[in-house]
Amino acid sequence: MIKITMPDGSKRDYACGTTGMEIAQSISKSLAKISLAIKIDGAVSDLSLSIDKDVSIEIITRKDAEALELIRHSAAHVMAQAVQSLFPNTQVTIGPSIENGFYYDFARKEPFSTADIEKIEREMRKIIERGNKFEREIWTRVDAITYFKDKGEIYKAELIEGLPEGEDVTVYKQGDWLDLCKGPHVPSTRHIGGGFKLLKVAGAYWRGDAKNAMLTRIYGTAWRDEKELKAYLFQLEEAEKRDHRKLGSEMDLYHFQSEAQGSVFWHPKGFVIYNQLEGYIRRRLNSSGYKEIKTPQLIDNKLWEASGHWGKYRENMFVVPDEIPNTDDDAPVVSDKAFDKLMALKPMNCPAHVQVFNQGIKSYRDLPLRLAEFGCCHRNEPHGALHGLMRVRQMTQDDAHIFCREDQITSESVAFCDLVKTVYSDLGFNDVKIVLALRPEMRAGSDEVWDKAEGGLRQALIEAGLEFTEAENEGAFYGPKIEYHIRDAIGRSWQCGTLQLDFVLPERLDASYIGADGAKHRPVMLHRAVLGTLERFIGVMIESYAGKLPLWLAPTQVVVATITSSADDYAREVHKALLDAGVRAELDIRNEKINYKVREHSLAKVPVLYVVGAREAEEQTVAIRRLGSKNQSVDPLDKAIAELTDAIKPPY
RNA sequence: GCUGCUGUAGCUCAGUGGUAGAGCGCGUCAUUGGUAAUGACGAGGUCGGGAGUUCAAUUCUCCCCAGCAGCACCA
Repeated sequence: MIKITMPDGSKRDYACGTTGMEIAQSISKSLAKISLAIKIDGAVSDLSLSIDKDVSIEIITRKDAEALELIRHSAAHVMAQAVQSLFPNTQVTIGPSIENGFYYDFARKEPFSTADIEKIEREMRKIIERGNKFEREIWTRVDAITYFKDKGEIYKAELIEGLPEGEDVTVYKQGDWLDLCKGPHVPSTRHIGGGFKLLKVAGAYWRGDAKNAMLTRIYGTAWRDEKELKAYLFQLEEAEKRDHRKLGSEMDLYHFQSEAQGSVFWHPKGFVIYNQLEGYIRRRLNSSGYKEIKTPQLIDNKLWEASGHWGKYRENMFVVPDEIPNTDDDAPVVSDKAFDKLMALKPMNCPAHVQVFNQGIKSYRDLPLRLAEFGCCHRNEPHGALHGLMRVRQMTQDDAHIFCREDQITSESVAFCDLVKTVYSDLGFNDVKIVLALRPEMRAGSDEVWDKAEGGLRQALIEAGLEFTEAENEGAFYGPKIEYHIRDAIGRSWQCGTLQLDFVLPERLDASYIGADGAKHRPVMLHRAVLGTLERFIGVMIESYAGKLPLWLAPTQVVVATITSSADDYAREVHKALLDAGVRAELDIRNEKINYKVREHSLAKVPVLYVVGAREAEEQTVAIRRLGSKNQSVDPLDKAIAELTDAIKPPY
């Protein structure tokens, strides 16, 4: 007999070898019906697994959080089965569950079409209807390799060959189809239910390596039932409406065009946001002990060679021959020698900031020296990576480099974490993911230095009272980093703020200061950006606010709209008074009905509307309508403007 | 960069082997109205670029460019 501890702490005796399903049945038949899996000592397992020792268990049903992953992973297996029964010349590879769904990667010469996707989904429903059990089997590694090789499944065989020798593998069988898999799964295909949908086909590299073959990946989403699926699909649609690329053109903020691929043409309205944000950050930095500088865009290669960028980062750099182009139509634009003397557009500001630091002799008393720049950088990003404002080729970082002593790293890092916290909260971002990226395989510096650097950043995060996760191998080659990630409307995560410790660049560019001991020392460099880039951050903000930006950032803060032309003169007075008060106001005295004007400015997301007609002109008032509200209030003009000028103040 | 899809008016899209259409927007005129679309008329397109097949290509084929989704990349 074995003792099974239930979630409520009670213990029951069962025969050795009892399965989870039997336990569920012993509790109640109705529980057994809705059970999907069992948690044994905290680990999710199949209901069919026999238990042969004392454990504590928890039955997992559709309602539980763990259910979704089981359903999704099982749906991936069913999709693979469906694909292989419809397209027998297809090899399977891997198919995990992911956030909101699942995918499976297939190796096939022909890509899948949209029509194929529909066919596959119909086939999946048939398999689910059949309700075959998911049966777990344990095979020897060698048997598994032989089996998959015989079937022509070279990818699966390769996967198993990568497993430790002598270790058995598990396979899951549903009907006559099987797949190598750790499990667990729901009891039968029927338990997947109908709350799933295949979404899209895409390419993905085998084992996530661009050097490998490109496989065909099919993505699906799966939920507990049709209702949850519907809700998710609706949410996707809603999210698309707040895509910054859509809102950017609807709101006339900026545009892109192919002649300047990946670089923003800011329109007047968009540039208001840009300038407001920059001004806000500048004020924050000024009061946090930073000194603002401006450094060159185009810099001789020699500096990039010295900094190491030419070696490690060249493929992302734009180079320019420093030669006068030939004006003769028949001759080449530049000579062969042009490539002997190249300049490059800066992809980052750090080497330039070290040049400023290196001017004159620095004393330990000068440290920490915090040099800030709204630095315009160019990076030749892979074209497939470009994405609206989020990933551009010309960007402006709210960059700064802090030159300090080793013993100042922690206090400077804490100060930075506090600054980020303040700024993000001012800007309305509370859901920020913080990652501490640790040493990568390829790195400069000794382990001792890395221990110190990682420890310093970790301590800073703890002292600043921040929650964070750690990511192995994700650091820069010159030092560990703290990354601040914010999600966009469709759930993609973008790195915005960052703090990076660098022991390497001061060495390479020979930065030094004179210590209290009168000897030369190397400063440590902290690379840091609060917003990351203005472009990306504005993109994230547009999506986060769905275009309805806070008053201080709104391109147009108020529109004065007339009801009849008899109020035109008064409207002009109101408009002028607003401009004089420093409000970004526009005047709408067009010959249109007030309904039309209200609708248009509401759709344009103008936060405040002042409506004036004969009555308001007579009484020197304005009828105020705030965006999103159906009501309006009538206030004396002076009072309205006083309240508005107060409301449009930036957070700092 | 890789795989796939897409590219028609300022925007959203329909359509066809015989050189094009809608709605919105824009312009003109009429209308002076009280909080999410007043009406009429009009202008506007080398159908992403190049080549090929054809009597004839926006439509079919190929190449290029750009955009989108995903992957890879992201100092």
